[in-house]
Amino acid sequence: MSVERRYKDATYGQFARIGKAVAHPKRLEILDLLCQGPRSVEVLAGEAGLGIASTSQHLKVLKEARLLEAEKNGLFVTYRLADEAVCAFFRNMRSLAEARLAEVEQITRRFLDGREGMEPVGARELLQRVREDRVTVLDVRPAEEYRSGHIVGALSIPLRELKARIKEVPRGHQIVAYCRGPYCVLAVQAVETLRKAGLKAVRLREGYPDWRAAGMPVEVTESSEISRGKRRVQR
Amino acid sequence: MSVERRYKDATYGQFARIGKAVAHPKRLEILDLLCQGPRSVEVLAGEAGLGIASTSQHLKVLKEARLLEAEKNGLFVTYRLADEAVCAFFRNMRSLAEARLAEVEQITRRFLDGREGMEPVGARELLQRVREDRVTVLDVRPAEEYRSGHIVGALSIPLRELKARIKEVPRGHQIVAYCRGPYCVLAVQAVETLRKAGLKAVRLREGYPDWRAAGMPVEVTESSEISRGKRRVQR
DNA sequence: CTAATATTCAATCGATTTGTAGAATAGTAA
DNA sequence: TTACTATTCTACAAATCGATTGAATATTAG
Repeated sequence: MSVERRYKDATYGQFARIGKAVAHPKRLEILDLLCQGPRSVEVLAGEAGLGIASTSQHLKVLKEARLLEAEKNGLFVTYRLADEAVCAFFRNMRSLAEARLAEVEQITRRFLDGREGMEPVGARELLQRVREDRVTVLDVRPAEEYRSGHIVGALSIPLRELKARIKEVPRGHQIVAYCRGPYCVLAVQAVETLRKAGLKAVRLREGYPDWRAAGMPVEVTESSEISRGKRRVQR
Repeated sequence: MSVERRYKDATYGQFARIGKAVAHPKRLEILDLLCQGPRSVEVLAGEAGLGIASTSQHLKVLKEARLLEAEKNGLFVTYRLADEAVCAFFRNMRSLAEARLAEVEQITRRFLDGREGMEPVGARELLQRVREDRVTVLDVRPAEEYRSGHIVGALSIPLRELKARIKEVPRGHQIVAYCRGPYCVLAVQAVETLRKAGLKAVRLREGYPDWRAAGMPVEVTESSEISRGKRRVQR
């Protein structure tokens, strides 16, 4: 085996470390969750519907591929994406799957079957309405994810609190709910809940990472209180 | 298991089809080769150092993930990338590996050890020199790849013919040799050969797909004769 | 110091992936 | 029609992957 062949095998072997890391559905779900912000093992396990040990193993694989970093805080280990490029890569991979695998749309259509009027609005359209101050933007992800970053001016009411806090939703404008991305179900469920309460609501197709990657205005809330108060606007 | 959980599992399962397809080093090498243009099984096997049966199996996996398309021509089956987005995805994955895995650079440094002055020039620098008509651009990939697309104005002499055809290389300007990409060894070897023949030569860091993706001028030669004749310039 | 909690590790088992060898299939030349 | 060529398929063995279970480790509260 020549030096050149050995070099190529070694190089592609390195590239394959990335491929192997993203070859399991649960690791992809974990990456999607971490695109929203850092989380602990326990929370990731709960969100992904996995056992703690299994989640820990998947996190280990992603960490060994240098896609994640871990930080210990007392009992808890917080995992975060090692680089924004990891989220960009995940989104690229998702786009490729959307474009190439007809099953992706079929699965989504089957899921939305029976849920009337779930046609989403696009990010550009939402941005226009936001600028005209004609919508209420509602972030229905868990509060931690809102804190890590959200659409500028968005109100935060996590889905699991929406029924209880429905009175907090302004009634003057149409509500646009958003969550983690095109395949997240939180916004779908939020729209159903809002409509049941008599509010005019639709959902945003994109999630927060897509909005941010498109260079649209975002903000980060550092306070533990969820509010509309603007602390720092990011580009 | 809820409807939502089932929907998520199904969706990430689809995304993972892409991940699984790119989880093996040889499939990545095959993708890299196909970024240069369509090839037959036999040629891909030869280039990747694989058996025919093994190559066929890997191609089958990539085809099942809808990343490749196949076309039969008599005895030969020609495989091609299903979409330019597949090449973009491969390049994105390679960039992520470069950024995140220190081993990538280490392996390259080790390979280049002992080969003096292999510092490559960048695409922008080359474009500047091309515009000033101060270089000879030499494509040292196999002729089929040159035909599928090459840097505008590039001369084609496949590496394996370079020694025999060294007289054809113009001596007036510095020569910049290029091949498939940053981890391809053809340009490295070409520069060594050219320098041995007394010519001033360096290599381009990027490969043809990178050059094209950056929107730099390319052309396609449809004739079976390798020449500088411009047939159709692509954007 | 002990108990509780969060997380990781190791062993096990079943499932999946991969390379090889030989057979099978499809197309073409003689 | 037969022989040759390119490619795919199948069976098999070996390697790898993934979920589970229970043990081990680290940290903190009491």
